Amino acid sequence: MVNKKNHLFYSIGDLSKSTGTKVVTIRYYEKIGLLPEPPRTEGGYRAYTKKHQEILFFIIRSRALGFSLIEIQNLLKLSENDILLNQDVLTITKNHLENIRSKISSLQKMETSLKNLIKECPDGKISGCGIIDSLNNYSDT
Amino acid sequence: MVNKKNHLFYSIGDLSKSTGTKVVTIRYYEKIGLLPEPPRTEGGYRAYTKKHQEILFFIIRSRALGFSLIEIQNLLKLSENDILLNQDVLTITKNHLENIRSKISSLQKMETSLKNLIKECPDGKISGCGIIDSLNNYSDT
DNA sequence: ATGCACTCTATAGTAACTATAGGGTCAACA
DNA sequence: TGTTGACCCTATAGTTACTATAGAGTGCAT
Repeated sequence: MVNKKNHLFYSIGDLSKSTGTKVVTIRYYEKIGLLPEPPRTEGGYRAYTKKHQEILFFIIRSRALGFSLIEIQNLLKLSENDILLNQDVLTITKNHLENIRSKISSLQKMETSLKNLIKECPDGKISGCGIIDSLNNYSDT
Repeated sequence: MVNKKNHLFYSIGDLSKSTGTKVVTIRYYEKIGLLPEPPRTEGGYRAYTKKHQEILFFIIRSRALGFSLIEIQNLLKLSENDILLNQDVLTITKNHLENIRSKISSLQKMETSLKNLIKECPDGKISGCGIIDSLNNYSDT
């Protein structure tokens, strides 16, 4: 894809392939203001630059670390303002780490409970599986 | 709350307080078919019975174990049909446990990465924090 | 000139709720 | 008896991070 000034551009499909992000998702990121609006061709097609690709990669890596899109938006702002605000980046990251740790711990509690429920209801058995009962927790006397 | 036949009923507010579930959430569970529609008073108020309360407790305990509302719907159906279908309950529960385990493991990977990013960017420092850079992953040569 | 892959916008659907608007009900108190 | 205030009703839209669909236009090759 090449524009009037003979610069190299990416179509949205190109960007999609090179980053592994779906076309609709790229448009969605633009819509919510995460990815800057690219220039358009005469026909109205989006014409992305290398810079857009870099930002998209940033988004992808941050998502892989579990950051929310709003957190990523903040990180992107900070990365523009640079140097002085690194303290904020650190804060965001630390908060995020705390969230992840508390998610892990509540999932681990679930894991333990489920393991115990299953243990009391071995594979071969057909009746007497306690899962439903222990969810019901009937004091049905 | 008392109806024509002098039976005891719960208003939605009573049920809300006794189960710790928000009023809107109770109505939502009814709307999606999780909680059966209760009879109504003359004025159109919902009049819940003990049975409704038990089902709601079942839902709450299942949610605490991380089951989705659709899974809970299935569990409720099975608990009606009783005995022969316990095998299905076991299957649902085992699948769910597997999902939880894979969530835990991906969160743990995130945790490790974040910990490392933070370690390279100690508290007192203002510049040179690598979090943004490593997300950018610039080969900016 | 026509076919095909690609792109465009706009809208609705997903999960599990929460929030809001605009109204009706009911028991008690003056 | 009137009215206040707490409670209840329905319907609709918003939340997160997308995905799916409809209906239409673009661009390149044959």
